[in-house]
Amino acid sequence: MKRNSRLSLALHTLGHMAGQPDRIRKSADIAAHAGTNPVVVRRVLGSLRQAGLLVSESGHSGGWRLARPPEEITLADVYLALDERLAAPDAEEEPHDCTVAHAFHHRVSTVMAEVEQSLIQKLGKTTIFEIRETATDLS
Amino acid sequence: MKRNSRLSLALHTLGHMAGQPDRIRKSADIAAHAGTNPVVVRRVLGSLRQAGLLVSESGHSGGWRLARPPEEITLADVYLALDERLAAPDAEEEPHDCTVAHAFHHRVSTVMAEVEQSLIQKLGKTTIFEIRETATDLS
DNA sequence: ATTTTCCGCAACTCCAACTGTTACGCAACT
DNA sequence: AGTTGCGTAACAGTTGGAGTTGCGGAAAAT
Repeated sequence: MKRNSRLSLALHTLGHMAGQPDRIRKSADIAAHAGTNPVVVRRVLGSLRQAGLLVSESGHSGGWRLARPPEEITLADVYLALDERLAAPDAEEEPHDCTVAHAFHHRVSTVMAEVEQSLIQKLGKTTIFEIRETATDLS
Repeated sequence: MKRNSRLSLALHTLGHMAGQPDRIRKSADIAAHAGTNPVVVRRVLGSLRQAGLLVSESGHSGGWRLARPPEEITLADVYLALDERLAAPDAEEEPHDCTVAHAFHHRVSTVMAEVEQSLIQKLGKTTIFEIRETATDLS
């Protein structure tokens, strides 16, 4: 894995779940299929659970499954569930910066915010169910 | 400095240069004003020179200055000069990935490419000269 | 009730990318 | 020749993420 690995892992897993929504999957199985570690899977899917996209259960026949039908989960939901943002949310404006730096920073932040809204809107138009239909696999 | 430091440093420097285009500035002075190191300044401004935005000269009265009038340098020029991209340019499609992963990856890459074009277009509408006018400093 | 199986979470290591720093070579002006 | 400043390579320090291990808790099977 390299970058955007969290998003890749999340989408990959949700894609398979969209194909068989009733099947309950274990972290270990998901990790094996994705070529990573069960703990990493729990971390990423934990964010999706926190956002209400997934449900996890402990115990003997526990595991992960979709919290709602795949037709109602968009790529934007996944993107927002993980906290990956294009622009840093301007944690602190350093007050000692000169006016020039402030002006540029403000302008760039504004543009980035607009672009991010555009991104979210675009991602919101596609559900994991639709994407899943694009793939012609049989697993 | 934190993240987006290259872009911040570049814009900050160009902003001041837009105010006094004829003044030649040394790496050391720029670094002192930005709170960083001269070598870092040379690295970042070196990218801008490679893109044709700046000119640098060696020797006793050497330094950095704009390669063309600030009215003709847009934020998009600076963004493109540094190689910061929103989406990785799909270096290699790992062929062992399953079809589901491919479908998602392709979809997300398409959306990201669209959004990046939108970003570049937005940035291209503002010049460093205009932004400079917004700032009301006097240095 | 005990065992098994799974998730939840914390702590640690490993690794890549970036910034900062030092050092040396080259170019240009005095 | 000496001074000044850029160009670049090499290295240290820092940061963030992925991977790993270990332990505790919950739920089903026995």
